[in-house]
Amino acid sequence: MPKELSKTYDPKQVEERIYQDWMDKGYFHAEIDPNKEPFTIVIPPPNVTGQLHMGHALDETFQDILIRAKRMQGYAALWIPGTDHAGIATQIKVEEDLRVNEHLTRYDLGREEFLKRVWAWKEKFGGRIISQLKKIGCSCDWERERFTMDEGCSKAVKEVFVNLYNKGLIYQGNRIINWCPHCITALSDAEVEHTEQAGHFWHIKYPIKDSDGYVVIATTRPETLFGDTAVAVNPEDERYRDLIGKKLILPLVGREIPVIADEYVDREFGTGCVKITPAHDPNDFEVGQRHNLKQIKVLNDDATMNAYAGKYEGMDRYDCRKAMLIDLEEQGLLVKTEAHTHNVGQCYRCGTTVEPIISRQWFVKMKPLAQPAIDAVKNDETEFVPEHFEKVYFHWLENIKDWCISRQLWWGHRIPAFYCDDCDEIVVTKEETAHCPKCGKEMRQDPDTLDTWFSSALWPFSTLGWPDQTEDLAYFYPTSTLVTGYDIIPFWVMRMMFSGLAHTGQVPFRHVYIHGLVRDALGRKMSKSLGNGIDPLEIIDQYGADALRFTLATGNSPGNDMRFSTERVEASRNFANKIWNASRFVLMNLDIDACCLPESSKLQLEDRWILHAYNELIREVTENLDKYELGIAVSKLYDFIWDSFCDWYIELVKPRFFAKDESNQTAQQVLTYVLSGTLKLLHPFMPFITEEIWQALPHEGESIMISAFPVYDEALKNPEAADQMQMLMASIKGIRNIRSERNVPPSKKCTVYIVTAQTDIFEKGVAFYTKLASADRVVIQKDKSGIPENAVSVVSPGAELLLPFDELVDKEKELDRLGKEKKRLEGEIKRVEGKLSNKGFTEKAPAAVVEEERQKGEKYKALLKTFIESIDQLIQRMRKKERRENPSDFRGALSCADPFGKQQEIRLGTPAIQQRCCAGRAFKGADKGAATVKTAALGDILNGEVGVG
RNA sequence: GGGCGCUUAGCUCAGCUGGGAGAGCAUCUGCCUUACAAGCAGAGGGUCAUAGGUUCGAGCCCUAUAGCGCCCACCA
Repeated sequence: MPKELSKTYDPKQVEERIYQDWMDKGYFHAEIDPNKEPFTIVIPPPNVTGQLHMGHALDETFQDILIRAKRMQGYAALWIPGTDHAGIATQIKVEEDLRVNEHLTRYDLGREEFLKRVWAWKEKFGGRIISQLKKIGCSCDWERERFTMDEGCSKAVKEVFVNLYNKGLIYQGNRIINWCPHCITALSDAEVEHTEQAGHFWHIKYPIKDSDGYVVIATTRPETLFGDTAVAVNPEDERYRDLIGKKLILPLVGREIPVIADEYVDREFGTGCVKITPAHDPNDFEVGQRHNLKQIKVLNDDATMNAYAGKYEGMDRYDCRKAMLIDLEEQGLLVKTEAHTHNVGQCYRCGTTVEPIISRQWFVKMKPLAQPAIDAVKNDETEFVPEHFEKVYFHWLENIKDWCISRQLWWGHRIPAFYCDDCDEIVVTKEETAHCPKCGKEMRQDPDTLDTWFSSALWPFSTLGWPDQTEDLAYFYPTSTLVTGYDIIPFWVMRMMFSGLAHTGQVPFRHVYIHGLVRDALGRKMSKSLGNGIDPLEIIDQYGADALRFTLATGNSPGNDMRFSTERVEASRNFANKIWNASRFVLMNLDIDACCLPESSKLQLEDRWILHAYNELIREVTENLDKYELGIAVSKLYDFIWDSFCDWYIELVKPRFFAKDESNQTAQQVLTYVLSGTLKLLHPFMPFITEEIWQALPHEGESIMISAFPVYDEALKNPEAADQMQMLMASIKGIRNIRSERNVPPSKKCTVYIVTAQTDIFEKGVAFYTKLASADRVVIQKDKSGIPENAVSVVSPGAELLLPFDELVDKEKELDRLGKEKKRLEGEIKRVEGKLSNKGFTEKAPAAVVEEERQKGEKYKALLKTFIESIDQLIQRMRKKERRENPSDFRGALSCADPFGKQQEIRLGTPAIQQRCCAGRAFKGADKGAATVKTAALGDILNGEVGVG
């Protein structure tokens, strides 16, 4: 690659080529290496339903950052990629596709044909997702790419199912489950989302048999009335005590149902009478069990009414509701309709309101599995980052109910259970087919499939070869870190935990790094229905993958949501460009071909400073990566590169480059060393641009991505150089500040006089003032002799800098400025002294903190002294000058300069001075504009804004 | 009804175990200074939601309050 780089960084010319090169060289592939420690991440497999969104990009970026850093740090870093078959989600998509394009349903095609279509879909979209991951720069081991329904994963699923079944931890049961009438399947509790909805409370009369009386029940789902098999009251409820045991006539149906007593009924709520529908409500189900009630299911699978609804049979549940309410009203049985907001469960995939329905399904018995998963986190075998998400995790596991795992879907792992139609036998086996142990007849496999999350739960070990005891499994498992969003802790994290513990005896991962969601610029969740989603691929296309990754990693702390806006990506793109140009500068001036440090005697102050700062950067980046504080790590890099390296170091060494002497060589070496090392530190975050530049710099090795991550080096530590540079930089900033305040253009050069006791330090910075502070001459001395009187003073740590640009100095303003600065300093000193004189502070605060305050105090006092001197001198000069101009007016004023301490009358020369001294409150008791003033002593001269003193 | 999180500059957000408030964007001023105008230099702008408390010292710890957001929950 040529040393001449283009003026702006163009990711399009770089990314694809570099990624291909990494692939060709096989850098992504991880091997078992007994000399290395393993570091493993399994990707949260994206669904094959569509394409990657910004949430994936965030998740994937974090994983790639961790993996790349660990790889460079010498670990056997393995990142296993893959995709998820996503049972419901994918089936819905394909059915939708079928409906829109071919006007067919899956039933028209039949199971086998339909599954062929889904596999074709999987090939298409699964492939697309993989190529998208590559665009982001993900360094996954593609040789190990997996799919949740591939052979190995399927084997693991069967193994687990059979094991748990044999242990009695998987069972089939008739229970109330969540039914989605649109997807026509059962759902687990986690797959139901609850939203508050405005509904109604219908109060309906249930006549008492052989009586004129009736009870009123209140319900939100009147259509379930057809399945009522009792009405329950609280046994303690005086109002209904006499009714217990009596019969009621079920309206519209005429069936008799008993009044029963059950603790479950809340006397205060509603009417105190509850209709019991054991087949359509989980509580009623339990009441029904206690009282041996019949379970009458009134809904079909698609939520239309069945024969139990009588004349309403075949109607949709909501149409039925309307119709029957009209009928009840006509019969005078509808007492009132009350507005009522309540939580309604909806299918997490299609949004349809789910029905609690009694159904025969497969369940995992959770309690025995949950406990080890709770213990493992309590014992820190697995740690959450940030820690507080452990609470969410515990809450789920501690309140867990049995997991409904069967789905009435076609797309998914077929349940490995077989039935004999003749003998009622059930066989659960890993085999493809089974024969009845009683009659020998070929058995019929359960038509249902498993919850998608059943296979996801095994992902950390099924991808490593389990149930076979492979070498990979032994080496790479347990995995190191799981990176995922907080929204899937209950779906996935928890289930992997108990599965890992149950089947491998080990936790599946050591750390769970939880991140938040990516929202749009307005803070809304990105969603298709809102149309506010931003396609990561479009962003990459426009700004580059590095800019996207940098944006996602920046300004983000673990567990918190982030807002995404293109303005932020632009800032990242600009940063990439900044690095590009800094490197371009380095390369343009480079005539060395190795990247090593010169011997330390050749290092100049700025070299030692930047090396010290770089060394600190290594420490900070490493520490923050270890803590998963990626946002902090990346901002440290940003600050170092933009501020320390570009704005200071490069500018500082420019004079040396132009000088073409030996120090030029040294500067090149340091520049190359620091840039090259910084690129390595940045590589996990911005892999492409760092590789491109690193290749152009003198380097050893094939690629930055397999180079060694920089390590903190005690030898580079140099706080002394850092302090000295701080002093020089502060003085440069001081000069710039003054010049800018006065609108002195950079083209207007001037001499800089530096008055300092530490001349040796400031000597080292002579060239800096020329380059960075528009000086044309620098004079360093210990006192102020020979410095033009009309100089502006800049007081800075360790020195006073004087800039004589006479005609530009407004002395009044100058006095004003110095006065303000002085006042501020005095405030500081007062604060520090207050603190130091407080015994509570000096006795209780740590010694280091007290010492720090003491030093600050000293520093401020030294600065104040300089200020007072320079203010004094300025005033002297002004008096002299005015005296020269108006000798007669100034006689009196002059006299105040000498015998301070005695009361005397002072005549205040010109009107200008009168204004200043009186109106400006220089003298106590002076009237505004007075020509003379009596003063007692120096102490009477106030430290006002004018600051005579 | 429980639980969790958030509230810091105009906007988006950092702020690690308590030791004098930061960045990016936006605004204003001056600069095309031979890496970069996607840039350089400088400036303004905050009672750290409110009220108490602990402490020598609180953006940070404790308590309460308010607003926003999220999660969980069978009140028919």
